Amino acid sequence: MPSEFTQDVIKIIQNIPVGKVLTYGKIAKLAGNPRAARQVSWLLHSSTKKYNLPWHRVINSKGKIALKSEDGKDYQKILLEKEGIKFVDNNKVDLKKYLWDIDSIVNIKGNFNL
DNA sequence: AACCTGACGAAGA
DNA sequence: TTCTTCGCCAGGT
Repeated sequence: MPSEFTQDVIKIIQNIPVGKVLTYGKIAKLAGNPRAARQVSWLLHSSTKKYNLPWHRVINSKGKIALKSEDGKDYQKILLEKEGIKFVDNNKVDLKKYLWDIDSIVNIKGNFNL
């Protein structure tokens, strides 16, 4: 039985719009624990299939892809480009432009049953 | 209960 | 700007 925090993280990720991204830290904060970014990463790598998550829309605070292997990075980059996201210097995205500004949405928790 | 893990992140150097 | 170091968290063993 996943903790409430984990359940919220899952829901938030599932609701990231096409063409938008969120960072590990932002997700953790939205789920109620600003310092649990590492747990978000753990979840992605262990439960992506189980919860059918759009894992490619989650990147790090620098706007870069967090996967380790080069193959993985290329794959994620392709998935994001297919959604219209442009890369700067061939390895990072403009967060000002593509970060899902969930904070500006009123009553977000109600809208997504968090 | 103890210990280990990771696709993190902020702060220093 | 890149590389360390260190703190954090929930699951898994």
